Amino acid sequence: MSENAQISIDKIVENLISIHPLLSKNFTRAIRSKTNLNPGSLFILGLLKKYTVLSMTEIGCKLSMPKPHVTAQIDKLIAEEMVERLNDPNDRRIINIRLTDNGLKDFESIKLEITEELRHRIEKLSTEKIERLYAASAVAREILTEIMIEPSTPGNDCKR
Amino acid sequence: MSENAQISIDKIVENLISIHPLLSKNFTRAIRSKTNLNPGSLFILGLLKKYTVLSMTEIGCKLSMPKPHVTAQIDKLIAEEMVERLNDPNDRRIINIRLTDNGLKDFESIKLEITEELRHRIEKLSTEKIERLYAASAVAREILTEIMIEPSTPGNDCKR
DNA sequence: GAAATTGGTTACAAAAGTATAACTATTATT
DNA sequence: AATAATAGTTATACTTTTGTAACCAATTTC
Repeated sequence: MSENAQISIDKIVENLISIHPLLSKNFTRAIRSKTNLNPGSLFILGLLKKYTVLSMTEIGCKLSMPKPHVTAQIDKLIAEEMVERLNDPNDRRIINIRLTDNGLKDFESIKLEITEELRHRIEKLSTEKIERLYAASAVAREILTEIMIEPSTPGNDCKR
Repeated sequence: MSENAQISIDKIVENLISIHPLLSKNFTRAIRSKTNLNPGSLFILGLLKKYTVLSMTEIGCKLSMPKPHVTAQIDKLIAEEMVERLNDPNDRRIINIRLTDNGLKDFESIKLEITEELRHRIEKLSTEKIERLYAASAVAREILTEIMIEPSTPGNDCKR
Protein backbone atom coordinates (compact mmCIF):
# COMPACT_ATOMS: atom_id res chain seq x y z
CA MET A 1 0.00 0.00 0.00
CA SER A 2 1.67 3.22 -1.15
CA GLU A 3 1.38 6.32 0.98
CA ASN A 4 -0.57 8.10 -1.73
CA ALA A 5 -3.10 5.30 -1.93
CA GLN A 6 -3.58 5.44 1.85
CA ILE A 7 -4.24 9.15 1.70
CA SER A 8 -6.77 8.57 -1.05
CA ILE A 9 -8.53 5.94 1.04
CA ASP A 10 -8.80 8.33 3.96
CA LYS A 11 -10.38 10.93 1.73
CA ILE A 12 -12.73 8.44 0.09
CA VAL A 13 -13.99 7.41 3.51
CA GLU A 14 -14.38 11.03 4.52
CA ASN A 15 -16.37 11.73 1.36
CA LEU A 16 -18.62 8.68 1.72
CA ILE A 17 -19.33 9.43 5.36
CA SER A 18 -20.47 12.90 4.30
CA ILE A 19 -22.61 11.67 1.43
CA HIS A 20 -24.45 9.12 3.50
CA PRO A 21 -26.64 11.43 5.62
CA LEU A 22 -27.46 13.50 2.54
CA LEU A 23 -28.91 10.52 0.71
CA SER A 24 -30.39 9.04 3.85
CA LYS A 25 -32.41 12.07 4.84
CA ASN A 26 -33.72 12.57 1.33
CA PHE A 27 -34.78 9.03 0.55
CA THR A 28 -36.15 7.96 3.91
CA ARG A 29 -38.28 11.07 4.26
CA ALA A 30 -39.69 10.64 0.78
CA ILE A 31 -40.38 6.96 1.32
CA ARG A 32 -42.30 7.67 4.50
CA SER A 33 -44.34 10.50 3.13
CA LYS A 34 -45.12 9.14 -0.32
CA THR A 35 -45.52 5.39 0.06
CA ASN A 36 -46.92 2.88 2.50
CA LEU A 37 -43.73 0.86 2.29
CA ASN A 38 -40.69 1.24 4.53
CA PRO A 39 -37.08 1.82 3.47
CA GLY A 40 -36.07 -1.77 4.14
CA SER A 41 -38.62 -3.25 1.78
CA LEU A 42 -37.65 -0.76 -0.91
CA PHE A 43 -34.05 -1.95 -0.58
CA ILE A 44 -35.27 -5.50 -1.08
CA LEU A 45 -37.19 -4.54 -4.22
CA GLY A 46 -34.13 -2.82 -5.65
CA LEU A 47 -32.07 -5.92 -4.97
CA LEU A 48 -34.64 -8.20 -6.57
CA LYS A 49 -34.78 -6.04 -9.66
CA LYS A 50 -31.04 -6.51 -10.06
CA TYR A 51 -30.79 -10.21 -9.23
CA THR A 52 -34.22 -11.41 -10.41
CA VAL A 53 -34.35 -14.23 -7.85
CA LEU A 54 -32.85 -14.42 -4.37
CA SER A 55 -33.38 -16.67 -1.37
CA MET A 56 -34.35 -15.27 2.01
CA THR A 57 -30.86 -15.81 3.37
CA GLU A 58 -29.22 -14.13 0.38
CA ILE A 59 -31.43 -11.06 0.80
CA GLY A 60 -30.54 -10.79 4.45
CA CYS A 61 -26.86 -11.24 3.71
CA LYS A 62 -26.66 -8.66 0.93
CA LEU A 63 -28.54 -6.07 2.96
CA SER A 64 -27.06 -7.02 6.34
CA MET A 65 -30.61 -7.54 7.53
CA PRO A 66 -31.40 -10.07 10.28
CA LYS A 67 -33.35 -13.05 8.99
CA PRO A 68 -36.46 -12.47 11.09
CA HIS A 69 -36.67 -9.01 9.67
CA VAL A 70 -36.40 -10.32 6.12
CA THR A 71 -39.33 -12.63 6.82
CA ALA A 72 -41.42 -9.73 8.10
CA GLN A 73 -40.59 -7.49 5.15
CA ILE A 74 -41.32 -10.20 2.59
CA ASP A 75 -44.64 -10.90 4.32
CA LYS A 76 -45.58 -7.26 3.76
CA LEU A 77 -44.44 -7.26 0.15
CA ILE A 78 -46.45 -10.42 -0.48
CA ALA A 79 -49.53 -8.82 1.08
CA GLU A 80 -49.03 -6.01 -1.46
CA GLU A 81 -48.62 -8.68 -4.17
CA MET A 82 -45.27 -7.17 -5.18
CA VAL A 83 -43.18 -10.33 -4.73
CA GLU A 84 -43.85 -14.07 -4.64
CA ARG A 85 -42.35 -17.06 -2.86
CA LEU A 86 -41.03 -19.91 -5.02
CA ASN A 87 -39.94 -23.30 -3.80
CA ASP A 88 -36.46 -24.30 -4.83
CA PRO A 89 -36.54 -27.59 -6.77
CA ASN A 90 -33.01 -28.50 -5.67
CA ASP A 91 -33.31 -27.79 -1.96
CA ARG A 92 -36.70 -27.86 -0.34
CA ARG A 93 -35.51 -25.73 2.59
CA ILE A 94 -34.89 -22.76 0.34
CA ILE A 95 -37.59 -20.24 -0.49
CA ASN A 96 -36.78 -18.04 -3.45
CA ILE A 97 -38.26 -14.57 -3.81
CA ARG A 98 -39.08 -12.96 -7.13
CA LEU A 99 -40.70 -9.68 -8.17
CA THR A 100 -44.16 -10.03 -9.68
CA ASP A 101 -45.01 -8.12 -12.85
CA ASN A 102 -47.07 -5.73 -10.76
CA GLY A 103 -44.29 -5.46 -8.23
CA LEU A 104 -41.82 -4.32 -10.85
CA LYS A 105 -44.27 -1.81 -12.26
CA ASP A 106 -45.19 -0.43 -8.83
CA PHE A 107 -41.55 -0.26 -7.83
CA GLU A 108 -40.72 1.88 -10.84
CA SER A 109 -43.53 4.32 -10.14
CA ILE A 110 -42.66 4.46 -6.44
CA LYS A 111 -39.10 5.31 -7.39
CA LEU A 112 -40.36 8.15 -9.55
CA GLU A 113 -42.37 9.53 -6.66
CA ILE A 114 -39.72 9.31 -3.97
CA THR A 115 -37.06 10.87 -6.19
CA GLU A 116 -39.21 13.77 -7.31
CA GLU A 117 -37.66 16.33 -4.99
CA LEU A 118 -34.17 15.08 -5.75
CA ARG A 119 -34.85 15.46 -9.48
CA HIS A 120 -35.96 19.03 -9.01
CA ARG A 121 -32.79 19.81 -7.09
CA ILE A 122 -30.60 18.25 -9.77
CA GLU A 123 -32.47 20.07 -12.54
CA LYS A 124 -31.36 23.38 -11.12
CA LEU A 125 -27.71 22.52 -11.64
CA SER A 126 -25.78 23.61 -14.72
CA THR A 127 -25.50 21.11 -17.57
CA GLU A 128 -21.82 20.81 -16.81
CA LYS A 129 -22.45 19.87 -13.18
CA ILE A 130 -25.14 17.40 -14.18
CA GLU A 131 -22.68 15.65 -16.47
CA ARG A 132 -20.05 15.58 -13.74
CA LEU A 133 -22.50 14.23 -11.18
CA TYR A 134 -23.67 11.64 -13.67
CA ALA A 135 -20.14 10.37 -14.29
CA ALA A 136 -19.25 10.45 -10.61
CA SER A 137 -22.38 8.61 -9.47
CA ALA A 138 -21.85 5.92 -12.11
CA VAL A 139 -18.26 5.27 -11.02
CA ALA A 140 -19.18 5.32 -7.33
CA ARG A 141 -22.04 2.91 -7.92
CA GLU A 142 -19.92 0.53 -9.95
CA ILE A 143 -17.03 0.31 -7.52
CA LEU A 144 -19.08 0.42 -4.32
CA THR A 145 -21.31 -2.36 -5.60
CA GLU A 146 -18.21 -4.41 -6.33
CA ILE A 147 -16.68 -4.03 -2.89
CA MET A 148 -19.79 -3.93 -0.72
CA ILE A 149 -21.86 -6.78 -2.10
CA GLU A 150 -19.03 -9.20 -2.63
CA PRO A 151 -17.77 -11.30 0.28
CA SER A 152 -15.61 -9.39 2.73
CA THR A 153 -14.39 -11.73 5.38
CA PRO A 154 -14.40 -15.38 4.29
CA GLY A 155 -17.51 -17.11 5.50
CA ASN A 156 -19.53 -13.94 5.07
CA ASP A 157 -20.28 -14.89 1.49
CA CYS A 158 -23.64 -13.93 0.04
CA LYS A 159 -23.35 -16.03 -3.15
CA ARG A 160 -24.80 -14.86 -6.46
CA MET B 1 -34.13 21.12 -20.02
CA SER B 2 -32.59 19.24 -22.93
CA GLU B 3 -33.51 15.63 -23.52
CA ASN B 4 -29.96 14.52 -22.82
CA ALA B 5 -29.89 16.30 -19.49
CA GLN B 6 -33.16 14.59 -18.51
CA ILE B 7 -31.72 11.20 -19.36
CA SER B 8 -28.68 11.97 -17.25
CA ILE B 9 -30.87 12.96 -14.32
CA ASP B 10 -32.73 9.67 -14.52
CA LYS B 11 -29.47 7.78 -14.44
CA ILE B 12 -28.08 9.88 -11.58
CA VAL B 13 -31.15 9.10 -9.51
CA GLU B 14 -30.86 5.42 -10.38
CA ASN B 15 -27.23 5.41 -9.32
CA LEU B 16 -27.84 7.26 -6.06
CA ILE B 17 -30.73 5.00 -5.13
CA SER B 18 -28.41 2.03 -5.59
CA ILE B 19 -25.57 3.56 -3.62
CA HIS B 20 -27.72 4.46 -0.63
CA PRO B 21 -28.34 0.98 0.82
CA LEU B 22 -24.68 0.09 0.31
CA LEU B 23 -23.52 2.97 2.48
CA SER B 24 -26.40 2.65 4.88
CA LYS B 25 -25.84 -0.98 5.71
CA ASN B 26 -22.13 -0.50 6.17
CA PHE B 27 -22.19 2.57 8.37
CA THR B 28 -25.20 1.84 10.55
CA ARG B 29 -23.98 -1.66 11.36
CA ALA B 30 -20.54 -0.41 12.27
CA ILE B 31 -21.93 2.40 14.38
CA ARG B 32 -24.09 0.01 16.35
CA SER B 33 -21.42 -2.58 16.94
CA LYS B 34 -18.46 -0.31 17.63
CA THR B 35 -19.83 2.71 19.49
CA ASN B 36 -22.42 3.55 22.10
CA LEU B 37 -23.75 6.36 19.92
CA ASN B 38 -26.52 6.10 17.35
CA PRO B 39 -26.33 7.06 13.66
CA GLY B 40 -28.30 10.25 14.18
CA SER B 41 -25.90 11.69 16.74
CA LEU B 42 -22.95 10.84 14.50
CA PHE B 43 -24.62 12.84 11.73
CA ILE B 44 -24.87 15.75 14.12
CA LEU B 45 -21.20 15.51 15.03
CA GLY B 46 -20.22 15.49 11.35
CA LEU B 47 -22.33 18.57 10.78
CA LEU B 48 -20.84 20.38 13.75
CA LYS B 49 -17.35 19.62 12.57
CA LYS B 50 -18.18 21.30 9.29
CA TYR B 51 -20.09 24.32 10.62
CA THR B 52 -18.40 24.75 14.03
CA VAL B 53 -21.54 26.21 15.63
CA LEU B 54 -25.20 25.52 14.86
CA SER B 55 -28.44 26.19 16.69
CA MET B 56 -30.86 23.38 17.54
CA THR B 57 -33.22 24.46 14.78
CA GLU B 58 -30.45 24.60 12.19
CA ILE B 59 -29.32 21.09 13.07
CA GLY B 60 -32.82 19.74 12.69
CA CYS B 61 -33.28 21.57 9.42
CA LYS B 62 -30.06 20.41 7.81
CA LEU B 63 -30.61 16.81 8.83
CA SER B 64 -34.39 16.81 8.36
CA MET B 65 -34.61 15.73 11.97
CA PRO B 66 -37.66 16.67 14.06
CA LYS B 67 -36.84 19.16 16.80
CA PRO B 68 -37.73 16.91 19.73
CA HIS B 69 -35.37 14.32 18.34
CA VAL B 70 -32.57 16.89 18.10
CA THR B 71 -33.08 17.73 21.77
CA ALA B 72 -32.80 14.08 22.73
CA GLN B 73 -29.68 13.52 20.66
CA ILE B 74 -27.95 16.61 22.00
CA ASP B 75 -28.80 15.54 25.55
CA LYS B 76 -26.96 12.29 24.91
CA LEU B 77 -23.97 14.03 23.34
CA ILE B 78 -23.77 16.39 26.30
CA ALA B 79 -23.85 13.46 28.69
CA GLU B 80 -20.85 12.12 26.77
CA GLU B 81 -19.29 15.60 27.02
CA MET B 82 -18.82 15.70 23.26
CA VAL B 83 -20.77 18.94 22.64
CA GLU B 84 -21.77 21.95 24.72
CA ARG B 85 -24.70 24.36 24.79
CA LEU B 86 -23.96 28.05 24.37
CA ASN B 87 -26.38 30.89 24.89
CA ASP B 88 -26.69 33.21 21.94
CA PRO B 89 -25.87 36.79 23.02
CA ASN B 90 -28.13 38.26 20.33
CA ASP B 91 -31.22 36.15 20.92
CA ARG B 92 -31.77 34.50 24.26
CA ARG B 93 -34.15 31.96 22.79
CA ILE B 94 -31.40 30.40 20.72
CA ILE B 95 -29.12 27.68 22.05
CA ASN B 96 -26.01 27.12 20.00
CA ILE B 97 -24.23 23.78 19.94
CA ARG B 98 -20.50 23.38 19.55
CA LEU B 99 -18.13 20.43 19.61
CA THR B 100 -15.89 20.24 22.65
CA ASP B 101 -12.21 19.50 22.20
CA ASN B 102 -12.80 16.01 23.48
CA GLY B 103 -15.82 15.67 21.22
CA LEU B 104 -13.79 16.41 18.14
CA LYS B 105 -11.07 13.99 19.18
CA ASP B 106 -13.52 11.23 20.02
CA PHE B 107 -15.41 11.84 16.80
CA GLU B 108 -12.27 11.33 14.75
CA SER B 109 -11.39 8.09 16.49
CA ILE B 110 -14.96 6.83 16.22
CA LYS B 111 -14.83 7.53 12.51
CA LEU B 112 -11.66 5.47 12.24
CA GLU B 113 -13.32 2.58 14.00
CA ILE B 114 -16.58 2.54 12.08
CA THR B 115 -14.84 2.81 8.73
CA GLU B 116 -12.35 0.06 9.42
CA GLU B 117 -14.11 -2.59 7.39
CA LEU B 118 -14.78 -0.15 4.56
CA ARG B 119 -11.07 0.71 4.45
CA HIS B 120 -10.13 -2.93 4.18
CA ARG B 121 -12.52 -3.37 1.30
CA ILE B 122 -11.17 -0.33 -0.52
CA GLU B 123 -7.56 -1.43 0.06
CA LYS B 124 -8.16 -4.53 -1.99
CA LEU B 125 -8.97 -2.47 -5.07
CA SER B 126 -6.37 -1.68 -7.72
CA THR B 127 -4.62 1.67 -7.47
CA GLU B 128 -6.43 2.75 -10.61
CA LYS B 129 -9.83 2.00 -9.09
CA ILE B 130 -8.91 3.73 -5.85
CA GLU B 131 -8.04 6.86 -7.79
CA ARG B 132 -11.29 6.69 -9.76
CA LEU B 133 -13.34 6.17 -6.60
CA TYR B 134 -11.54 9.02 -4.93
CA ALA B 135 -12.33 11.43 -7.75
CA ALA B 136 -15.92 10.22 -8.04
CA SER B 137 -16.63 10.46 -4.33
CA ALA B 138 -15.19 13.97 -4.17
CA VAL B 139 -17.38 15.21 -7.02
CA ALA B 140 -20.47 13.48 -5.64
CA ARG B 141 -19.86 14.93 -2.20
CA GLU B 142 -19.30 18.43 -3.54
CA ILE B 143 -22.40 18.57 -5.72
CA LEU B 144 -24.71 16.65 -3.40
CA THR B 145 -23.76 18.88 -0.51
CA GLU B 146 -24.57 21.89 -2.65
CA ILE B 147 -28.02 20.72 -3.66
CA MET B 148 -29.09 18.88 -0.51
CA ILE B 149 -28.08 21.25 2.25
CA GLU B 150 -29.05 24.46 0.53
CA PRO B 151 -32.68 25.58 0.60
CA SER B 152 -34.94 23.65 -1.74
CA THR B 153 -38.39 25.12 -1.58
CA PRO B 154 -38.45 28.73 -0.40
CA GLY B 155 -39.19 28.90 3.29
CA ASN B 156 -37.31 25.67 3.91
CA ASP B 157 -34.10 27.56 4.42
CA CYS B 158 -31.60 26.27 6.95
CA LYS B 159 -29.40 29.37 7.03
CA ARG B 160 -25.62 29.17 7.44
C1' DG C 1 -28.45 -43.94 10.23
C1' DA C 2 -27.31 -40.55 14.00
C1' DA C 3 -25.62 -36.00 14.61
C1' DA C 4 -24.63 -31.58 13.06
C1' DT C 5 -25.66 -27.91 9.94
C1' DT C 6 -28.52 -24.92 7.19
C1' DG C 7 -32.86 -22.25 5.72
C1' DG C 8 -36.65 -20.24 7.37
C1' DT C 9 -40.25 -18.90 10.76
C1' DT C 10 -42.12 -17.43 15.29
C1' DA C 11 -42.00 -14.84 19.46
C1' DC C 12 -40.22 -11.40 22.23
C1' DA C 13 -37.42 -7.41 23.83
C1' DA C 14 -35.11 -3.25 22.97
C1' DA C 15 -33.07 0.63 20.33
C1' DA C 16 -33.71 4.28 16.96
C1' DG C 17 -36.35 7.36 14.40
C1' DT C 18 -40.71 9.92 13.39
C1' DA C 19 -44.83 12.76 14.41
C1' DT C 20 -47.80 15.60 17.11
C1' DA C 21 -49.43 18.46 20.68
C1' DA C 22 -48.80 21.24 24.62
C1' DC C 23 -45.95 24.22 27.02
C1' DT C 24 -42.33 28.10 28.49
C1' DA C 25 -39.45 31.84 27.29
C1' DT C 26 -38.13 35.22 24.18
C1' DT C 27 -38.52 38.17 20.26
C1' DA C 28 -41.09 40.46 16.50
C1' DT C 29 -45.31 42.70 14.82
C1' DT C 30 -48.85 46.00 14.91
C1' DA D 1 -49.34 47.03 25.30
C1' DA D 2 -51.46 43.13 23.16
C1' DT D 3 -50.75 39.68 19.81
C1' DA D 4 -48.30 36.72 16.93
C1' DA D 5 -44.32 34.18 15.80
C1' DT D 6 -40.01 31.70 16.93
C1' DA D 7 -36.66 28.60 19.67
C1' DG D 8 -36.48 25.01 22.42
C1' DT D 9 -38.23 21.37 25.69
C1' DT D 10 -41.38 17.80 27.50
C1' DA D 11 -44.49 14.14 26.92
C1' DT D 12 -46.54 10.58 24.35
C1' DA D 13 -47.48 7.30 20.80
C1' DC D 14 -46.05 4.97 16.92
C1' DT D 15 -43.09 2.77 13.17
C1' DT D 16 -38.86 0.79 11.78
C1' DT D 17 -34.98 -1.71 12.69
C1' DT D 18 -31.97 -4.73 15.38
C1' DG D 19 -30.94 -8.75 18.33
C1' DT D 20 -31.72 -13.15 20.54
C1' DA D 21 -33.53 -17.54 21.43
C1' DA D 22 -36.30 -21.32 20.36
C1' DC D 23 -38.20 -24.10 16.99
C1' DC D 24 -39.28 -27.09 12.60
C1' DA D 25 -37.98 -29.04 8.25
C1' DA D 26 -34.56 -30.39 5.09
C1' DT D 27 -29.92 -31.42 4.00
C1' DT D 28 -25.03 -32.69 4.97
C1' DT D 29 -21.56 -34.89 7.45
C1' DC D 30 -19.38 -38.59 9.48
